[in-house]
Amino acid sequence: MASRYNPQEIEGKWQERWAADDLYRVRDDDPRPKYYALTMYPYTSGDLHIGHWYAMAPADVHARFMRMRGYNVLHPMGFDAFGLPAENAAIKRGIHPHTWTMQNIENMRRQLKTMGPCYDWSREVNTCDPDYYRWTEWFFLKLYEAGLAYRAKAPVNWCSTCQTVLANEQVVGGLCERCESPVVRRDLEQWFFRITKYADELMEHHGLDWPERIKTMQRNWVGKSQGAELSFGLEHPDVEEKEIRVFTTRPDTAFGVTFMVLAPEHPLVEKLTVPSQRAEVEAYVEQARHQTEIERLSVETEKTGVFIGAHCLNHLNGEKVPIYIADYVLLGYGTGAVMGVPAHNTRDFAFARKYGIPIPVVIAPPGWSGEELEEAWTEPGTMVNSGEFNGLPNEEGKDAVAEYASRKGIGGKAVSYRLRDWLISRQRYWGAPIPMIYCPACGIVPVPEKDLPVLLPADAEFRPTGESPLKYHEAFVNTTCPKCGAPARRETDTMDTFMCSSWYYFRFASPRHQDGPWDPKALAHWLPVDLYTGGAEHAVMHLFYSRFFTKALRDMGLIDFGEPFIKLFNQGVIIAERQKMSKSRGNVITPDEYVSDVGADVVRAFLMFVGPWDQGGEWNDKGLSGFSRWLNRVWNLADAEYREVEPDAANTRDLRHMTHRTIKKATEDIERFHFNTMLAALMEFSNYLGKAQEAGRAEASAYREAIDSLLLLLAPTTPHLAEELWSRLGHPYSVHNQPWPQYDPELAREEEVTLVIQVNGKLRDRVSVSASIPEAEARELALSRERVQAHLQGKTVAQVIFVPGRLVNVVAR
RNA sequence: GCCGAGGUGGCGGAAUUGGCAGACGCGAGGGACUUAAAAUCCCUUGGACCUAAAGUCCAUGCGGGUUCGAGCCCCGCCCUCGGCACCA
Repeated sequence: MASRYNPQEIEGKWQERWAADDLYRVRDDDPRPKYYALTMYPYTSGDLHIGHWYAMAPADVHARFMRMRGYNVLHPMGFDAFGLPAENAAIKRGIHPHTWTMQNIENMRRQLKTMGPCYDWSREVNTCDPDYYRWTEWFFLKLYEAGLAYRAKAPVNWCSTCQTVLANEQVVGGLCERCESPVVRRDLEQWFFRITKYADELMEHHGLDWPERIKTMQRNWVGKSQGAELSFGLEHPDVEEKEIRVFTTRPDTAFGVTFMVLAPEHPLVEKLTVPSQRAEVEAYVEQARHQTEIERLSVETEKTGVFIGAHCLNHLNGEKVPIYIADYVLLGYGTGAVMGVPAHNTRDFAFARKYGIPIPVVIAPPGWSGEELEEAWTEPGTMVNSGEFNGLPNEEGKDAVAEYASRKGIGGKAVSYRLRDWLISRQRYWGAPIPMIYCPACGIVPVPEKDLPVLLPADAEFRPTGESPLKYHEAFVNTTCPKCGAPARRETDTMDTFMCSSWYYFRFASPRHQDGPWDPKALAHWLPVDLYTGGAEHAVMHLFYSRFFTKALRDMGLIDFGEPFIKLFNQGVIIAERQKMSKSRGNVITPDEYVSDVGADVVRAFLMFVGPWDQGGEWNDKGLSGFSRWLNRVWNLADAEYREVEPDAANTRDLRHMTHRTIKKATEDIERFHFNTMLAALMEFSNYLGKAQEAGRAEASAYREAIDSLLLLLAPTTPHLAEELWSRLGHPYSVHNQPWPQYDPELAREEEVTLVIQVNGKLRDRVSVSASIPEAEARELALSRERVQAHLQGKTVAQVIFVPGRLVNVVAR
């Protein structure tokens, strides 16, 4: 052998050459059809880990494949740079979030480059760059102008010891992760985006090539339910409100309401609670403030509640209904009030039993004769004890009662959504400032566009026990009202980082554009994204927000499309120590060591081989050596001299068949992101080539065709190895500018197949036949086989099933 | 708890979507080469019965069902992973 495969030697060399030649620079005016292949950009956590490579390497392979197929592929990369961990690092280690973030970007960019990706680095974006977040702020103003931003009270996790707002992640078992004191819910005025306005449209995915499971999750996230809103009367002289409104999917059961439940945080609770119940109610409210929503909604835990001593009126039957509070009712969902129908709802049944509330039947089960129920009846039945609706099938009753309520002015048909508006306020420093000013005279005043960006002050102090550092920064907070010029205060909350990631894919079209978030020409050229790949964990957050954002921009006339991502593919999760890899879980494994050990190409190929890309898997470096061995064999194969030894047509044809069959398989697999089986096919091919090379029975031209094809098929997966061998074979630079090989269907076709012969569904024999064997012939062949005959002893053939090119099943009794 | 996905040899996985279960790779065992090791190459490798060959039976988380035929479809369980609105 003339040389050895040495990844350390060739990988750096080619990376430098590609960079020097701008091989992956993408131009807007390129005449080839455009293809925007986007991979979710990473959060700047500090280290790129194997999970990132699992997301990015196969995506890079697909992008390279599309390049070879003749597309002008935009495959950009950037950094999601704002967020909580930077601020935590600042508090913990006294390093400024900006410094921390920029160091991390430096490191991660270096790590990304070792992967050998085809990113166009000239388009890199960074969301904490003022050139970027100035437009994040601008979009806030646009959403505000469009009436999609509003302020409302919303609860936050509050640690009274640290005097700070905690993220859900920072609350561990109801305690602050830092000081372990109990966390309470506290209401703050915060900014929301009216995502619910788009609820119906967000449930639809017309024209999108998305995985069914993600579409399902998004639809369930919106959680649209049809039903009715009903009003229950309040007659309390000191209380302004005259009704409690509830949403129900079961208006047909409204005559069976025997209690009303309010969320503990419901504003009416304070007003309605009678003195004798006050102590108990307050204790319960306090307790509920310490629970998470998941705890409150769990069906496992027993439902508890407290009677507040007040009643409301069921207008349908004129009965007085006691009012309770219970933690399973959430203020943010529906109207924050729920009617209790114990006879026909499992949860209400248990609640009524516990508190001795009557359980009148209003939907009679078939054959019911007036006895008490042992459990809630939630199936269809006939309406009883329901006034004029008696005798009606309950399914019809749903509409009938709703229409009746509408006529009487006590409700009507209604639709409810599980989806809540998007809360974007964060009481933190490291985020894009919300560009709003509070003026004592003019109220809420947006920062004029010409004054953007509202810059984060560099000299903020990160007090370990403070609120948002911006709140204490006098120079930041104090400003003048843009309207009246009087002294005013700035908003000190910053934006949710999902706001930054809702538009970064627009920015990649023209990342250095100064006069707007994008250059309209570039945007029109590149958007929408043709292929978006990333983790399925983003199904209902980032992907959902981005769709909302795009639709909102469309309605403002800023863009002319309503969906950002045409095709979506979600890779699975790489598991380490039984969990998703992430810095906060402390189980990250970085690729650096592996890269310096066995080379990036080996790691890329190995990650693609661990299983179907959408399934993820457990990280285990055991199999890496197999890929070093394989790539070494490929190296030797391409490097070896081929000597013909009495070549003949049959062997030549066989070799060409293998070549074209492999091209076909690899092409189909890579199109479907079935990288693992593509690599299995390439391994089989190279194993075959090893034998063919040794035998020398095929013509040299066929062998050369095979080796060239192998390198071209490998080019996306192992870009450095393919480039090196391509050049060693004397081909022109670069392999990455070559067209993807085409297969000849005639050569790829299988001529012979193994016909499986079964008796009563059990395999009894197999025989090699022409792939196009006709049914009569296959049937005759099967019945004539000795092994088949042996199993037919004493039986008569009832039926013979023939699957063309596959099997014959003899059914005998 | 709710929503979504998954469970196949010692391990990762394959199976053209109802038609040969275990491709390909790892690991393991045996052998060749070598003074030896590494590297490389060759053979074997789901289980049981059988001296072997041949063959038969069992086997895709568990229990049922549909079908000529089920890893794949249906019903009921169990377990694992992701998300659940302030990690991103």
